[in-house]
Amino acid sequence: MAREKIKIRKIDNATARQVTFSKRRRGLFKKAEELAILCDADVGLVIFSSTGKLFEYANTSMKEIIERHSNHSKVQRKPEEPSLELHLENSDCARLNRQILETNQKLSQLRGEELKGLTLEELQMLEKTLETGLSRVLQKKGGQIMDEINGLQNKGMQLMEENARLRRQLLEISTGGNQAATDPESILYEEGHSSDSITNCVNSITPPEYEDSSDTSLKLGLPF
Amino acid sequence: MAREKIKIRKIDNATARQVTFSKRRRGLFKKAEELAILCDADVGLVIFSSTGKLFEYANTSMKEIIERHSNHSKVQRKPEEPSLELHLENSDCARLNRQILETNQKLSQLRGEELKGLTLEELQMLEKTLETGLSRVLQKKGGQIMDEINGLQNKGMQLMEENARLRRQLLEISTGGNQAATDPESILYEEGHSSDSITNCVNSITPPEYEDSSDTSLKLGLPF
DNA sequence: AACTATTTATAAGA
DNA sequence: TTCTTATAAATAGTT
Repeated sequence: MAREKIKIRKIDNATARQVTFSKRRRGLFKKAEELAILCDADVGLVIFSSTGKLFEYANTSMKEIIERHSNHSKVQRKPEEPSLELHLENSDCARLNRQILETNQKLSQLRGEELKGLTLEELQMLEKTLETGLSRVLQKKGGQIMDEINGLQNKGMQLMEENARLRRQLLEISTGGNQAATDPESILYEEGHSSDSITNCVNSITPPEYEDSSDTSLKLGLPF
Repeated sequence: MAREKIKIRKIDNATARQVTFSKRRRGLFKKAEELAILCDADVGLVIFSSTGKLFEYANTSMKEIIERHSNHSKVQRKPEEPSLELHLENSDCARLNRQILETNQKLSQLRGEELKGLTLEELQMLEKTLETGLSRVLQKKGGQIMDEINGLQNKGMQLMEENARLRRQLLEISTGGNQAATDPESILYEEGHSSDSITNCVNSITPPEYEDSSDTSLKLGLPF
């Protein structure tokens, strides 16, 4: 009801879903209260978020509403006692167990298992879900790889700069101080002037401040 | 919220109150359902009109909502007794709850949601799982489509045979008995001799013994 | 029930 | 999370 019309189906994005939940929950509570006041009705509203958190509204008391509701239900059904069996079936644990079975089945099906009883339409939906998921995962992975590459490039740039600075220092020392090329190591440094020497430098000499991220960088060698 | 703004207080006029009750009750139910669907929440709504009539909505079942609510209330009312808290943490329900959260996270990730904290390797595994699942689903779907096609072909063959048999019978009758082509229907049958007439036969005349599978066969027309 | 002028709720963006 | 704002939706009063 705003900016853009939306279809009433589960919101994919978890953050957006949470935001919408907050907003609409408030709206629903407000409407419930208005109905109760305007029309002199008794209203009880219970909401469990997808994370299991409880929200409730009742113009009188929830206990009263529920009791009154129970009475109504009993009247409409049978004056017997189906409460024992039903209690077992609807207890928290039973509900959770059912939910787990259900969810695990969904997981299995997404993994391509237990597809026996499915209709073509259900398989079609499964396929779409998998394609969507795969595309999102690939997109995310692509982003991360770009981050890694950018990070490595930055690292390379910094090392090149450091390298150049060090070479300038050495040059100053060797020209301004003792004779140049008396120390074998300094010769090696001076000769390592071509561009590909920087690659060697990255692999062999890594400053401590970059070490923490180097292990993830190495993973770029994996087959993507 | 229309024509004129109203103050939220009991509507004096009984008729107007009844009308508003009907309108707003529907609105409230609609909003409740939208919240449940959009945000994957469990919602229970109970309304008693001022005349005592009961109206209710629950996306699952009212019984389940109420039981869950009762359990929640119990939990929140007694933050005493450390044994209780420990019991809750280690209880079956808590374990099941953890399991559900875990499994739901896996489900979300397979759907391509909540990928923020994942490493490249985890994304890699996710991708492989999705590809495997997708390939299995596609294979299964392919198999089912082949089954449908084979079934239709068999059906067509049987109908063709039946068709041929009937035509032979008609021929025998028309040649052995009365004059041929006196009955308009027999002419029609005789003329319907070309191969594509069989297609029409499949679509229009379906023997009872094939009726149970005909609805699934029709789904082959869907976009795959 | 249907019709609308208005109010209200809210989706998306900041 | 909260605020803003353009737009969708709900609805009060009327017919």
